[in-house]
Amino acid sequence: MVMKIATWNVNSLSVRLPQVLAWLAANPVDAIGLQELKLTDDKFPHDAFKEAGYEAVAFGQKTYNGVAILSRHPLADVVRNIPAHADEQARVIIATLDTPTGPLRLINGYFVNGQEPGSEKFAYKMRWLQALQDLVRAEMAAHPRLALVGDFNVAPEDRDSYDPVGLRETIHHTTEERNHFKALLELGLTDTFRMFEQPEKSYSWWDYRMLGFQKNRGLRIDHILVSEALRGSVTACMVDRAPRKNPQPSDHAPVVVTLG
DNA sequence: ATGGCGTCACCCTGACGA
Repeated sequence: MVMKIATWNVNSLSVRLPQVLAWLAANPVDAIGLQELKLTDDKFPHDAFKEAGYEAVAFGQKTYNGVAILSRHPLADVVRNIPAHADEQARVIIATLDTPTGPLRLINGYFVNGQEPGSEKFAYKMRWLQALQDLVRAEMAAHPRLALVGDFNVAPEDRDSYDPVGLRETIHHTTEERNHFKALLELGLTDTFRMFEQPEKSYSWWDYRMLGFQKNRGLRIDHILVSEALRGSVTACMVDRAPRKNPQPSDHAPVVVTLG
């Protein structure tokens, strides 16, 4: 049984809802993690997604952040944010998908941006990443079939950046951020995108400014990681650049993993 | 060094993103 799981930072669900619905209609997935909803839960469009065949759990807030999981399979055991890490910002939602091949634990995160190394926001990013790592470790112990998806706001390697030299040790590129990404891999997670040969200069985000997308000046910061128990069934992972070409696009493109 | 683009909130300029 083939399953697909996706992640997409939509940069305002209110603005992007028509594009999300159109993309789901053209690209049916079993589940998708959305980030940067920028709306409160009372405004979450449950009905529109239900009509499209998706049950949803959302964790939003006004103006900033906000995450949701949409699924064609029943959702259970929902966790919002990192329980051990008090946070005003809605950045994590976790649920178990009851799939025909068994339960699948899905962690969807909108990782902290961090602004600039040395800033207070960067320090918050480091604390948040450590807390997330601890949470993922515990979740993996309880749920062998687990996927961690989202906007990680980390370009793990030089090849994940359009200008690794010019941007060395700047935000998304610092050794500290990359070490946190590696620590997630060391928990037993695999970056599914790198399981396969990919086009050169594959990115998932492009700046709105300076014709970033047209010039393919981007970063690969949206990721899908899976546990050992799922790794063997992964048959593909790709970035779908098509929605980035839409009028009024999100600055991020969806990433999709296929489990055979 | 800054702004460049887009979104949101609130009152039109500023915060924030990446």
